[in-house]
Amino acid sequence: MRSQDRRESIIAAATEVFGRYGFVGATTDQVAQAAGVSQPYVVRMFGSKQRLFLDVLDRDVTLLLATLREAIHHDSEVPISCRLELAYRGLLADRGLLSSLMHAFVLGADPVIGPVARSSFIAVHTFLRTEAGLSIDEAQAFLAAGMMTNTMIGIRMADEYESNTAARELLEGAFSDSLEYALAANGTGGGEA
Amino acid sequence: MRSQDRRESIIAAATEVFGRYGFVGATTDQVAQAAGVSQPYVVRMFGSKQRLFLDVLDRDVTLLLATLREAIHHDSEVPISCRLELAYRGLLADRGLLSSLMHAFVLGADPVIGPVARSSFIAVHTFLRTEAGLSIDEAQAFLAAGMMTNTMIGIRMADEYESNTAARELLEGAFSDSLEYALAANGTGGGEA
DNA sequence: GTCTATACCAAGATAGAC
DNA sequence: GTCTATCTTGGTATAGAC
Repeated sequence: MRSQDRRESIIAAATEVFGRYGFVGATTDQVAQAAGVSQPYVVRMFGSKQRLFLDVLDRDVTLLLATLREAIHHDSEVPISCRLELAYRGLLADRGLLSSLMHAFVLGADPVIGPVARSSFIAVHTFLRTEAGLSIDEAQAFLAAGMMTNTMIGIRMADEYESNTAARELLEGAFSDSLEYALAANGTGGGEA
Repeated sequence: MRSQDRRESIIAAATEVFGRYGFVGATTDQVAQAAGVSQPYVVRMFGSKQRLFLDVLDRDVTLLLATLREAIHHDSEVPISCRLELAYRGLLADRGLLSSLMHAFVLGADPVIGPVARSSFIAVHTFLRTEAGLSIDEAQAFLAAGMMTNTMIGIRMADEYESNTAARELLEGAFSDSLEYALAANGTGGGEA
């Protein structure tokens, strides 16, 4: 396989693994297995686990911004903020993307990852305020809803959907129309550690 | 020192350490040093790092609920949801509390921590809906704002407050009146790794 | 470009003294 | 109740063959 393709497939696998276990919790071996290569190969290709994580973050933010950008250009009757929220939830289809971001967002104390996490978050905010033209309050509301979405995914609230009424109410509130996405995002392959 | 006092002081220290580095990233030695005891002692007293984390979570949720409960009983002109938000932000004074919770919320895939994290979150939601009497939408809005708050703390957005206009706007949006709390929460002792 | 073998280290946990 | 010393494991990273 060409180096570039391999690289992308490893980053995709890493997105899922980091999304599940976090930067520290995930092992390069788990990533390797998910990508179908050997552990040393992963390290060799990216230099270190940390660099791999940074590459994953980069891919995730790029994809996030591209998705939101498409949503605002696609014209329709629906107000922009609704289109943005819908597009955001659509990202749940990319397994691990939002969870990986959330894991990064909580690592502000890390001297290397922290600054990158902050600038990523700021990039999204800047996009909302300039390109998307949202007001301060609209941007704030969008981001808050986004963090709530991320939390529901990261905490795997969908695991309690069947058994718990409160969980159901929470999920319905956070995902409204796009509930299926949320359930699917945690559903498959959710059994293992 | 009496066992019980020692126990509490270690849990308090652990709250800060876990809040900074997360469950996996934090070491029992960091906790020990923060508490001024030896590393083996920490492990011996709690059985394992995992149990210590669960104890930290328990303390944090208990304190969170107690704080919110007090806010709703303290009667005033101000609407309940405002009082709840204010009380929530007041928790920033307890270093690491909200961050530790956030770290737990992102570990849904962990077979032991995951279920506890979910039931903690659900407990807060249940409190809001029943004891505090919030509507579905009000509860949702409160929780979303809370997750946004937690994220701004976890990502240490305050580190960019001076240098970045967007960061300032984000912080002012998330904390409005209680901005000083947010800046203080990350400010002191924020230099080290 | 990809693997096997392995060095090396950090960190959780245990044993046992005081 | 608290410590020092240490065992043990797991996981990143390196060396080097194919």
